[in-house]
Parts: sequence; structure tokens; C-alpha cells
Amino acid sequence: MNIQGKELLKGLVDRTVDIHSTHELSKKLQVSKDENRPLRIKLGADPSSSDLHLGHVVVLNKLREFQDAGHTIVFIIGDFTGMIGDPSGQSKTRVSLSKEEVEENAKTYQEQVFKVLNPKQTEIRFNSEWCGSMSFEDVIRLTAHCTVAQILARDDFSKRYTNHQPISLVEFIYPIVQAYDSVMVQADVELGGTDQLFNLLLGRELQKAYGQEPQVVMTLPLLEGLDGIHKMSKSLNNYVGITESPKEIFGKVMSISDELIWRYFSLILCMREDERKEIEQSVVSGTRHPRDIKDELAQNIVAMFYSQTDAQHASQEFAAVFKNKEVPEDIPEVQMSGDPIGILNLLTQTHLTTSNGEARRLVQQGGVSIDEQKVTDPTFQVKLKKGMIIKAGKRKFVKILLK
RNA sequence: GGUGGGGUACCGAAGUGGUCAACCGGGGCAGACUGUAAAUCUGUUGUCUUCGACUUCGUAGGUUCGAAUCCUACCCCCACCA
Repeated sequence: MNIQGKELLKGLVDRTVDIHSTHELSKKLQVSKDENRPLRIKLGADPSSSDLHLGHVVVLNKLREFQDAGHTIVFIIGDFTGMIGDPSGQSKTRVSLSKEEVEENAKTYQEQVFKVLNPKQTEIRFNSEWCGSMSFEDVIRLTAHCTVAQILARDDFSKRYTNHQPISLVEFIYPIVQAYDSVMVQADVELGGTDQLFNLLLGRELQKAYGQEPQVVMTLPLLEGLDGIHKMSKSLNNYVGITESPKEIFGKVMSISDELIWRYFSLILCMREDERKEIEQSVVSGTRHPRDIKDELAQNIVAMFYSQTDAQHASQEFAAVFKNKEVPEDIPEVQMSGDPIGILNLLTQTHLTTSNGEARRLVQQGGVSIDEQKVTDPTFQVKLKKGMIIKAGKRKFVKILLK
């Protein structure tokens, strides 16, 4: 392999956790070059939710690198499997989605992945295309390729089994279906998070069974969410959605813990390690402030999905509201009649709180102010004025308009 | 088919006749502090017309002055052995 090829391989391998195997990847790249045929890089997505978040971006970034090297991404939307509902992920059975919901999610998915991927080098496929028409006999033949022992080899399965925890049969079959997708699209490489390792490897087995050259499997780290502990996911509500507003994205990124900053630099912004180490060093030595680094990180992330201008704007707004404690620019306006109203009812009617009980607590704890004047008496009667600004907590505001 | 375990507030988990609107942990919210919506500390976390009232502990009934706690029926979940 020439120098250029080695450089490419090195770049592609960067940030990955597992590769099966680097040797095979190198070979495939070479063949691809020799035959002038782009590799088919597969990524599967379960359309159980409609929002992609930064956790997905980690993998999308890597796919983009493959595209930049001239290869084709096969993005599989698991619309068929999504309807069944993958109950994996420990404890809870996921709710199955209706056909309409899946279609709706699938649609927004496509728009979102193209915020990172190049549409021209992307092939979008739905697995209902081949799964939907399978007969029961086909399914039985497919499952015959796998043994229970193979499936039980998966770490979380064996753990749950020995702990007498339930494992649904669907969970057994799910990876098989995913693996079958690889066969159907003749994937050369498949990417996924580290939690997907088993499923991806099963794709190799199945491809061999169907007489195909096995795909190369690459896993990428799971990005920790805003809590800094669990992987980013919508169900844990620790995610940053890529369709969220610049303000929202910026704020959420600013709330990650200091230790986590570096993971984001590396996995989301794909910053080179030496460059990152340099910044890290500047923080350790005290020449740069963690807050400013985080501001830079947040701006860069916003700019990935919006523009540089939006990013700067979000940063300024954030500083104004949280550093200088100013009122944000655009706040919700609520129409009210001019009658005097108790503070508790006012908070609830303007949806700043969901119940008077909650409003009462908020007032008693000193979290409420009207035009910068703190209100601590729950029986306080408010004479409404046009343009009055009610603040509940640190970041909930409402402007009053009179009818 | 049999045996055993279990269903409690957003989640996890105590409570086995009155002092239970229900210990505790997580999460959420707020306050203080700060460098931020980090970290830390403190408070708070069913509803309402809040020194009081009302609804809540799988569902429906019953016993009792009084039940999340006892009884009856039913529904649901799980593991194990067949």
C-alpha cells in the first residue's frame, strides 16, 4: 500500500474502539482502489425516535470520512424492525410504533443525517423492503443460521440469563434481522456504537453463511450525555438534539461537566489528539479558563448545524442571560385581562408553573420576580401592567400583554 | 400444568391496622456560591380557596371508629420446575 493509503487507513481507524479487522479493511480499501469501486459502508438506524442527537454524530462523522475518501454510505432505516420494537437495552420493553409514526420519523431522519453526510454519496434503504416480504419459512431458515449459544455469548444476554432476568425472543431475533440487512445490502463495512459490537459481528457470520465476504466491523465510543455518566439518549433526557435551536444547543453544551469537554472535542469536533492535548494543557496550567474553552466548544458545535453567526449570537445571548442576568431577547408573551390576580394563579395561568402548589413553592423559595422585584408572599395580588416581565426560576420568563 | 416472587408517587425502593401524602436514593425544581444551565452545599418535590380540606399505594368490593397495611374476587408482571 502506498503512503497515501496508509494515511487514509490511519485516519479511518482513529477514534474507533474495535475493528475486525484492520487488515481486512486495508485489503478492501486496496481492492476498492484497484477496481475503482467505492466500498459500501453500512449504518443502521432504528426510527424509534425522530431526533438525532450528538451521540449519533460520533458515528456520522466517521461515515463522512469514508465519504470524503470516495466511498458510499448505505443508510438503513429500520422501519420494519422499528414497528416490532427492539426491547433490548435492559429493563423495559419498548413500545412498538405504528407504521405512520415510523414513516414520519424516517422522513425527518433523512433530513437530519444530511446535516453531516453528503447526500450524493448516500444510499437510503428501508429494511421493510426485504423484511416485509419474507415468509414465515424464510424467517425460520434465517434463524437456523444462529445457535442459542452464539446469542448467549453476548455479554448482556448471559448476564441477564444468569440473573434470572427476562429475555424476550424478539431480542434474540433482532440482531439476526440486523445482520440480515448486511447480507441484503452487501455491506463492506458496518459502523456502530460499542454497544452494537455483537450485532455487527453477527452480520459477519451471516454474510459468510450466505457466501459473501464478511463485512469489516468498526465500533465507535458512546458519547456520554449531559449527566456525564450515561450514554447520550433521548429516553434518559440527557441529549443534545441536532435540530434544536442554536440557543438550546449552546446552553446544553455549556452544562456539561468540565471533565467531559475533551470527549466532545474529540468525538464531535474530531479534533486531533495533539491539538486537544495542547488546549487541555493550557487549562491545567491556568492560562486558559475552562468556561472559555466550553464556550468555544459550544460555538463550534452550533456552527456545525447552523452558522458561525448563529453560534456567536447564541454565545452572546447566553452570557447576557446567565452571566449578567439580563432578560433574554425573545420571550413568550401572554395575553391577560387587566384584573388584579393572585401571584399563584398568575404563574399557573401563564404556564410558568403547572399547578398552584408548584407556584407556591417557587414563590416561597424566592424563585419568582416581577420586573426585577422579588415576590416571596404567596398571597401577593398583582396589578398587571402591559410589558410586565414575570420571571420564574433562572430561565423562565413571560411578558404580559393586556387584552 | 405446577411452585414461588411481585404490582407503592417521575424512576428505584421502604412501609404489613392509627403518629402515612407515605422513610430513603436517583431524577426534577429552587436558593446560595461560582466560571456556566459545571462542581459543591441547602431547601423542595400529589392537588386545592394550605394553621384546613380533598384525592392517591394494580382493579373492584368487604371488615373496622380508622387500611397502602386485614379479608374476598379479579387483572397484570416475573423467575423456576415440568
